[in-house]
Amino acid sequence: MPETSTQAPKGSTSGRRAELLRVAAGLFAEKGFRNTTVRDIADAAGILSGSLYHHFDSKESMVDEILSTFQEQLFAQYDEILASGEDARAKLERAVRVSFEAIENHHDEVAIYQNDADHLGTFPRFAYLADRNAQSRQVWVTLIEEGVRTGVLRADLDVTLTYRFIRDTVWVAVRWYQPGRGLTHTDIADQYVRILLDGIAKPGG
Amino acid sequence: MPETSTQAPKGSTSGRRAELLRVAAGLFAEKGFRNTTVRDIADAAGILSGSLYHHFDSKESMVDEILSTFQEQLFAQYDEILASGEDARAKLERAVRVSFEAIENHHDEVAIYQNDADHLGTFPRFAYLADRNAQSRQVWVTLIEEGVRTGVLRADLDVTLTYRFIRDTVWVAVRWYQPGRGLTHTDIADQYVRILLDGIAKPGG
DNA sequence: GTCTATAAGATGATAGAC
DNA sequence: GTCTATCATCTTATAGAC
Repeated sequence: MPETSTQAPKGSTSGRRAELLRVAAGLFAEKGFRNTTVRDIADAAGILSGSLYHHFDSKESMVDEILSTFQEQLFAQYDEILASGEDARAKLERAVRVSFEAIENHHDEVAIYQNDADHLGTFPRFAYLADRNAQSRQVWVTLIEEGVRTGVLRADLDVTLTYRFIRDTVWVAVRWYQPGRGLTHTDIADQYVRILLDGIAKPGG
Repeated sequence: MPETSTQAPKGSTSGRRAELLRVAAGLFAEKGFRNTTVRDIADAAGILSGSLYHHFDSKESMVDEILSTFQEQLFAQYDEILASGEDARAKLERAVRVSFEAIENHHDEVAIYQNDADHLGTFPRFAYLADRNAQSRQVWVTLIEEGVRTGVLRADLDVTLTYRFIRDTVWVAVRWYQPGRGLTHTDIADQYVRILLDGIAKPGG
């Protein structure tokens, strides 16, 4: 069925719309949202800036659609891990791996979230970003507390600090990880999990 | 001795100039360099935007002076650690602590470096940022390799990945750490060093 | 050291032709 | 679906008065 309305609905797979969003995501990730102009996006897409407004209301609408779509997918995966019957250590490992997978498969979206979510979150339209942030914190804190309770994690951990340590350690990798170059995201996740759980010191060294 | 030239020299302690740089640093750290306008800075300082150009050539000159001054101080500390006679583990610990101290005492400068160095580094004027980055990498890699060689660190570590892990883990804290609120920077450094060296898993857990 | 006034260019967005 | 043309606003920076 062909699109009839001027602006395709949010979930649409309209090829052109999706392509424009990919182009915009690449630029937002590279230069930041505010430092990317609608002219940059139009240039990269091979059209003029005014033509973008046939597809989208505004620059904000573009980043909104990019981020909200990504977050839905990511949190569906977290929910699945929380609901699984594995032990806390296995769930923590899976949550770390899911995050590195996101860096592999949704690099631009993760980069945009890391760089611009704080600023965007101050506008009512992007209030869901703060909600998702709180939800993410809940996921990690729940897993860490469960790990301490069941004795797989050290009892003297500061839960909040450990949460921040894991969150930052995992997501900040988007700054240097380039899909297809060097180590795979699975290799990196393996080593990160190892350092996180066992540290870098030689036991008894 | 009073200032005679229109624009005070770089190292000057001229009160007004230093105050304007502090104001600018606060805004750059909060909103990013490109998203801070000279009007923002002038407003925060209680003057009009044109008046800023009596003190500084350009917005770039301001961030240049802020970053280069900070980097000189930071790397003097790294050099001192490298030159000390301690063992690798102690030197690594001290390097981590020096970094958290920088977050405590030079919060804005660290935040600006974390957020804007990549972008600024693409201009010839800021080539020194890339040099300093390479120098920093050298410091950490040297310490990690020494640690592996002397048997205080695990022999199976990927040195480059471990370097990135430590670098990111330490500096990203500037995103959430607020001097004077909650844990002190020393407390945080203690726990970070502990997690980094020994991990979060309960031994034999 | 700050102000008034303004230049020169970039920016997000719109209206209507093709 | 894209282009032409354009607006209103914001941005960095300058020149000269006070």
